[in-house]
Amino acid sequence: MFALVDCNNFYVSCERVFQPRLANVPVVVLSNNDGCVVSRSAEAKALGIRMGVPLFQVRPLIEQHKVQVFSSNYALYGDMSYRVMSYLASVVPEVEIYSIDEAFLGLHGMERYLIQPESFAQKVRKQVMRRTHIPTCVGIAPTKTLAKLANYLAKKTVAFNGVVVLDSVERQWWALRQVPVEEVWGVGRQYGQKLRAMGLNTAADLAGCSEAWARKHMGGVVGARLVRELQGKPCHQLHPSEDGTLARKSIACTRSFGRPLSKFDDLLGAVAAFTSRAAEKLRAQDSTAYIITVFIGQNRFGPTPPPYTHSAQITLPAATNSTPDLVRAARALLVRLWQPGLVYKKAGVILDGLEGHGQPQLSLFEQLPEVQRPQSAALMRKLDQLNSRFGPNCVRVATAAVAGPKGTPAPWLGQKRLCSPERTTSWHELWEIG
DNA sequence: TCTGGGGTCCTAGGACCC
DNA sequence: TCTGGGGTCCTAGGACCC
Repeated sequence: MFALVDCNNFYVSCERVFQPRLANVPVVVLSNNDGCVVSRSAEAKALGIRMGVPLFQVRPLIEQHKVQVFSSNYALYGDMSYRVMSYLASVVPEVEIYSIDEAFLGLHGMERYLIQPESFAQKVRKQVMRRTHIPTCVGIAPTKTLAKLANYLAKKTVAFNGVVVLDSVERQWWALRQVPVEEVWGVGRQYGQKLRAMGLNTAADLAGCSEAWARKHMGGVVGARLVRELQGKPCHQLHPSEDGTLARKSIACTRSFGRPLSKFDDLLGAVAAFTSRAAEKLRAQDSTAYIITVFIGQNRFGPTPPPYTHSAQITLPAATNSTPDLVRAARALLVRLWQPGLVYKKAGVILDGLEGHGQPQLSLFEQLPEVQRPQSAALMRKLDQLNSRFGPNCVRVATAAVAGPKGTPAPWLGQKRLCSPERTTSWHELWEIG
């Protein structure tokens, strides 16, 4: 059995923890650059504000109903997530952190302690609320896909009080009949439309299909597994998260710019800054990478015909996590991509081919000229320590522009006008009482 | 005027090898 | 006219997720 614990409207809930005035009023949190709505309180959903809608499209609605609007505050959300996950890890032996606001708990072998799965789930909800003030819902079922489905029903129907347990075949089929087919985990827009067109309207309709049918119409083994999981036959194992973090297989840093950019040096400033950030994330999970991709993109909503983005990739002679190495490679890629006269709106850096540290590898530095040889690991460790202690970008490579001349913001930096304080991660912004 | 960011897994097709 | 079969690796692209 799996339990899926999902935090309700997580970003909005995080904002509410430190601002009680936000309770029971419509609240939304925006994506980077204050572009789209990515988290909504129940009250905001009731106003018809859709997930992912561009802010400018709902501006009138927001003003009319005095919706409280926040830029995203990832320092706060990341820290609150860590607190929730740490508690969950203390309750069961195995937790898989699935995303910033969701975790699967492995209940295998715990059945003898779980005479009442409902009361176990209610205890978890109550404790998460007491310790973090974050509301959650819990779905319990024999497969991950059914646990997601149970969680969906727990969120949707107030009468269930935040918990749905599907521990019998009868309950599973009852639940499958309640859920529209596009709400099934793994059914997105494309398949949703296709299934509806074929007359399959509920999760139960899909669960009634054969594996062979799913293999043919829903992307091969992915579809076959999906149907099996709906039928209560587990195909997805629990992947327990070691040390309470997620080890990524690729690491990216991509951003839309605050304004369109054309000059090579402006693009380079952005790409170097993104590369530095990606390298920090890489070192934070103690990995190295040997494949780096850079892309730059024009305004995809503008008159430019597709493709809007161009990318280039290189395989490094050896895996590295050194910022100067990676920035040097990124710069070479940008030289290949940048075209004079074009107006760019976005850029990104993606690191692939991640390896854990301690695996044998050749040293890249042996192949570089003497002048380029950094003091490698020790230097990077020091850099990360300084930035952690004195604030992001306190120390950085010279090309990574985070500020323009005379303290103006770097030209690529976007909007973030409505950000709440870093209540839990910055000494300067701690909660003040009295 | 304004339109996010960061991930995963799978498939198909080409190059290449024995 | 005949002109194998199977395996691996790589890349591009699709679909999905939060």
